[in-house]
Amino acid sequence: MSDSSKSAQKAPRHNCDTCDVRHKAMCAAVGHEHTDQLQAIVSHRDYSPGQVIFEEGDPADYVFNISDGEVRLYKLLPDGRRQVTGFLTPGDFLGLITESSYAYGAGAIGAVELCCMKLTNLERLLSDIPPVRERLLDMSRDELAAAQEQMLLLGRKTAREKILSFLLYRHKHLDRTDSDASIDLPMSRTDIADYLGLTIETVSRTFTALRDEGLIELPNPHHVIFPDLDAVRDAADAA
Amino acid sequence: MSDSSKSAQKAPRHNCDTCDVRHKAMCAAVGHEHTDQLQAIVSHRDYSPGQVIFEEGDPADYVFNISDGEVRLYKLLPDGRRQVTGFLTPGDFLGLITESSYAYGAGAIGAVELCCMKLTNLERLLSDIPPVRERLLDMSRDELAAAQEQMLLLGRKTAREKILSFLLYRHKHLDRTDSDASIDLPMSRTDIADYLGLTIETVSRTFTALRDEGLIELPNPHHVIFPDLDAVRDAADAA
DNA sequence: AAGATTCATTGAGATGGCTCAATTTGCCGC
DNA sequence: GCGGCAAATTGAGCCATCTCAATGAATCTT
Repeated sequence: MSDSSKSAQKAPRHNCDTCDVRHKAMCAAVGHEHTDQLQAIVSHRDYSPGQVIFEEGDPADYVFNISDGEVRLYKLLPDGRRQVTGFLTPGDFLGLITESSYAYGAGAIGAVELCCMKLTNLERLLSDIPPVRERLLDMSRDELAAAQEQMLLLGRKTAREKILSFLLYRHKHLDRTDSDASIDLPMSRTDIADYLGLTIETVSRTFTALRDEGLIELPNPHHVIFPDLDAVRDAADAA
Repeated sequence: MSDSSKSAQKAPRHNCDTCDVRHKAMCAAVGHEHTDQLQAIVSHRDYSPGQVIFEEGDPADYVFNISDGEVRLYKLLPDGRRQVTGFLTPGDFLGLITESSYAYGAGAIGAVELCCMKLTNLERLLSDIPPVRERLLDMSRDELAAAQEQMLLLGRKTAREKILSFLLYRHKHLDRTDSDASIDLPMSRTDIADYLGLTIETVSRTFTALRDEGLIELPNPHHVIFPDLDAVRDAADAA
C-alpha cells in the first residue's frame, strides 16, 4: 500500500481540503469555514485485502468514510451462511450502529483506506454543523431506496436477472469513465454469490452463459465488457 | 370505518396533543410548545382494505404517518412479480422519496388511517425544529438495519426459517400484549409470500408443517399462537 | 339459505439452482 | 520457468421450492 494513492504525496497526506472524495461523502456538508473542525477529528487507517474491519455486534466507537478501495458489508447466520448486504466505494459512509454496536460486519475487498471518526466527535459535529445531519439523512434515504431494490432482486429475480442487474448497477454507479461500456469487479465470485443470494457455481455458470450469448465479454474474471449495453438492459428487464 | 377509532370522538378527532401514536412517530421530536405548528400542517385520510395509497414512481407531494391500521410497501417487476418490502404499523413513517417520486408502492391491508403532511411543510418543520430531523435520521437508521436483516432472510434462509423469522419479528415488534404468545397476521398469504420471497403454496404448506409439529397453533389463517416461544426461537436459529 | 367469489390448503409433477466433485486457470514466490 | 496454492470453471445428479391443478373454507350478495 506504499504508493497506492492516486496523487503524489508531498502535501499532508490526509487533508480534508484536498480530499478527493469529500464532495461525495457526508463531509460535503461541512462548509470550508469549518474544515478545521473536521480535520481535527479524523484519522486514517489502511486495511489489506481480505482484512476484517469490524464484525457485526462489535461495540461501536468509530464510524468511517471510505477514502479508497472497496468494502463489503455482510451478515452471518450461526451456521456460517453469509449475506453480503452491500459494497461500499470511496465517499460512502461506513458504520451503521444499533444499540451501540455495528449492525453488520465489514471487510476490505482489496486494499482499503478509511477516514475514521470517533462517534462522540461525529455527534458534536452534528450539533455544531446542522447541514451534516441533513446530508446523512439524504444519504440514508438513498441507501434505503437501494435496499428496497436489493430486496426485489433477492426475493423475485432469477439468477440471470440478478447477475444482469448487478452488472448494470455497477456500470451505472461506479465506473463512469464516460461511454466506456466496461466495469471492474474487484470482489470474488463468493462475494458476488453472497450478495445475490446464489452459489459461486451458479454465478460462474451464469457469467459463462452470458458470455456465450455474446451479452458480455470476460477478458478475466474481474473485468466485464458490454459490447451492446442496450441489449444488456433489455435482457435485465425482460420476464 | 365510521366507528373504527379506538377512543370516543367528542374531542377534535385528530388532535396532535392526544394522538396516541405521537410518541412512536417522528412527531415525538416536536416539543409540546410546537404542537400548534404541527397541528396546522397535518390532515387525515382514510383508506379501505386493499386500497392503493400510491404507486412506485408517482410524483410525491405528501408524506405520511400511519395513524391506524397496517400498510404494505412493495415494488413490482414489469411482468407483475411483486416484492413486498415491508409492513408499516401505527407510528411508522410512510413516503420514501427519490427524485421527487415515491420509491415504492403502498397499499392498505385492512382499514387504514393516515396522517398526511405536505412535503414542503415537512421541510419547513425540519428547519424550524431541528430535533425532527434527528428523529427521522434515527428512524431511518432502524429501517436500514431492518432492511439488512431482511436481505439476510431473502438471500440465505430456507422457507421454514423465513416463516419462523417473520413470525418472531411480528411477535417482538408488534403484539406486545405482555406475555401473550400470539400474533395477528392481518395480511393475506399472498402478501406474506411476496414479503418472504416465496409462493403462497409454500407459505401455506410451511404453516401447516409447523402446526403439525406443534410449534404453532392456527385457530384461523390470520392468528398464530405459540405454545412454546423458546422452541420457536430455537427452530428459527438452527441450521 | 343458496350461489358466487375470494382466499387458503392440499396434491402431484417439474425445474432452477444447489451440492458434491473434478478440472482448469491464474497468481505468487523462488 | 516451475511448483504450489487459491479462485474460478465445469460436470452430474439431487432436492427445495415452484408450477399447475383441484379441493376446501370463509365471506358476501341477493
